[in-house]
Amino acid sequence: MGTEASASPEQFTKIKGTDVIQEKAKENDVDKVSKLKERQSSCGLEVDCSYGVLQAKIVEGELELAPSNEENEKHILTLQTVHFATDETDHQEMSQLTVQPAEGMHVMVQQGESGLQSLLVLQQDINVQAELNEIPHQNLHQCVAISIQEEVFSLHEMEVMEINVVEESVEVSSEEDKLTVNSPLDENTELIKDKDKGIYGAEEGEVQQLCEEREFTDQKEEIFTFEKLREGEKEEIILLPANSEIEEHEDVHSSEQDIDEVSGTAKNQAKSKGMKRTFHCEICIFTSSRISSFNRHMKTHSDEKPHMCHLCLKAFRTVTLLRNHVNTHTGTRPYKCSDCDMAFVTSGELVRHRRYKHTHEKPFKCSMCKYASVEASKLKRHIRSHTGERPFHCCLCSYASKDTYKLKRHMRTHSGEKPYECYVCHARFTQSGTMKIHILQKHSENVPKHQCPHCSTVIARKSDLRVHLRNLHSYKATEMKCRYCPAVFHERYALIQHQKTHRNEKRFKCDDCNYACKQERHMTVHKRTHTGEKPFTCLSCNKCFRQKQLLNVHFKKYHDKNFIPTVYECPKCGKGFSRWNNMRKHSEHCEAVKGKSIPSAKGRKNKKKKQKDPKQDAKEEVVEQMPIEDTSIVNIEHHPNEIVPVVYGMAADVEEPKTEVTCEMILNMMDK
DNA sequence: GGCAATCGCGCCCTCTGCTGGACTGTT
DNA sequence: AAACAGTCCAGCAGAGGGCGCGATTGCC
Repeated sequence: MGTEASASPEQFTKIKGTDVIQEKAKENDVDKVSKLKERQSSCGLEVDCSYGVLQAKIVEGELELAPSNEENEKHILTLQTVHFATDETDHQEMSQLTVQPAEGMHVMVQQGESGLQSLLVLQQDINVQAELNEIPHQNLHQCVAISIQEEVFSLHEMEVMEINVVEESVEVSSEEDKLTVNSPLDENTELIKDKDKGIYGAEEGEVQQLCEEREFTDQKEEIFTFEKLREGEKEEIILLPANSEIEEHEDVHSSEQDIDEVSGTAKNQAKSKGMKRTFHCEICIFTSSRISSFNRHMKTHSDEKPHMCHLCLKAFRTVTLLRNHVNTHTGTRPYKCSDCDMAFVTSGELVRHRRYKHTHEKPFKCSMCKYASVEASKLKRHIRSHTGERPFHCCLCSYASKDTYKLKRHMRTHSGEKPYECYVCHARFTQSGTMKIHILQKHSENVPKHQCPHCSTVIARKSDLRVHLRNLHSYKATEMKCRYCPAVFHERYALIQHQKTHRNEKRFKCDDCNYACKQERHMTVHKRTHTGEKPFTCLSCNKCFRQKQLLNVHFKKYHDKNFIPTVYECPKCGKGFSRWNNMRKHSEHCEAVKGKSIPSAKGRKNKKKKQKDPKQDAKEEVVEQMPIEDTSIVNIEHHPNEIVPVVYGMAADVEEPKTEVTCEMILNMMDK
């Protein structure tokens, strides 16, 4: 069944052509253009869509819109209505609204008979003329159909649709199959070719009449009328142009007059037909059923701001806006919260405050998770955490942020700005949170600590406790072997605790006698007593020794002329001893001089020790209290500075253990 | 035209978590 | 003394809460 071609291409209602916009962009002030850009960018198609040709890419059912590389072109979505009718259902009427972002792409909205189910088709590389006359089959497959529940969608609403594309890809595909792909192409073509019958039922004569009233001569500046059929109700949408007269401030009123005239014309006709009118702004997506609202709206496209603040000279469009503004100067807050002491300038602020603090009503819910927010902007910001969108780019590095504040905060890393200063030590920080932690940890008394649930470790910061848990208490798949025994562990903390049990045990046992020691090197020296090995030879007299230290003692005593032995005098009788132990032993029985105390070994040691922090002292205190188990090396290990370093000046070799024989030899030599 | 509701953007804040260098104790 | 490991600490970014304020719009 064929469809009559009823409308000429000129009759396709062109709300705003690219060329017109570009001209307007030149004529309008920068703010207007930028505002349009913002509106478009906020629709979510692409942030920079107004700067380049939007291109639709069909990637496995997903819709991707990307700006082309063409620069310095301002492409703004244009709307075109296409009048056609299907022939399959005879008088079934369908509407097709084509949104043409650029030459390369079409966005069409098809509306079904019921008016409830619409179809948004994004089509690539079809120019207007081609679409109107003949659409190639292959291009149809490049279309993406988006199921729409409500009429013509605003660009803002398209943002939501874009998000839903991924989720509903299957459904969309089916819709596409049903409504687009499966439809005979020729039928579609015929539909579009149906030029004589506008699908909205607008008589061509009406449009022509309106055009004549406005002295519009061609499609560049038209008044476009189309109607929608919805459940028997006939609604007329009047698309009003925003010509240059409206945009010029002094012509606003005349423009409004024109609008009134136009609407009046339409109204009369509407009345005669029992239709409901809708006024549609050509500059933006605004529609209204009230002419007063429409007229007021048109003022938003002007710069008229007659109400000026006498305090800061800022101008406002309405008295209400001015009053609210002045209240910010005076501190007047008429809207007081009944549940707390907060007060606000506007009712909206109060409502929002109550939602945040008292009612906890969160109307904006994320469809992907359980997040809900009080404000739409917060939901929009949240959704970026799902999409990964980062619209705010750093101009100095590759960083991009999801909101403006994070970018601003990030910029401090480039500027070196540290706006937060510790009031105690005046240290500066880039973030307030960092400073807060600093003050808490460094300058507060009751510092909160984080106790490890698995061990006695207490860590100042929670994040560090997390590292502690990860390093020490997490299960490791690979076995960790004890370095002293065959035991294996999967938790590092358990391994360390186990290895500590090996710390004081005499793990090295002599095969030839009962000697045992904690260190292998001690065993090496000990075994020389069985083998008779004496690897250290005096270069002056060729005498051999089992230990290097013995050789050094020998050399200093018999071959070093500058050697001055240290003598420990008895405080009672003045008798000299080479060893403090011997002197003390003597002194306990010496009654020559009374009343003098003998300094403790610890006291003498501390005199030699460098000034250290209390923590260090406490640790050494613990060392001092450790039981001495290996008596053969007690003097060397626990009092190394008492004898060897001072007397012989060879501290590095002191740790070699002494056998019973050699120790006695040294002691005898020294005490002689 | 006034008012209330709503929207949108900006700003600032807090909490959270990760990272890497510095410091310190142990081996 | 050096290597290693654990802890401390500042830097930095992610996510979200809350408010300020101008602008717009529906309704009366």
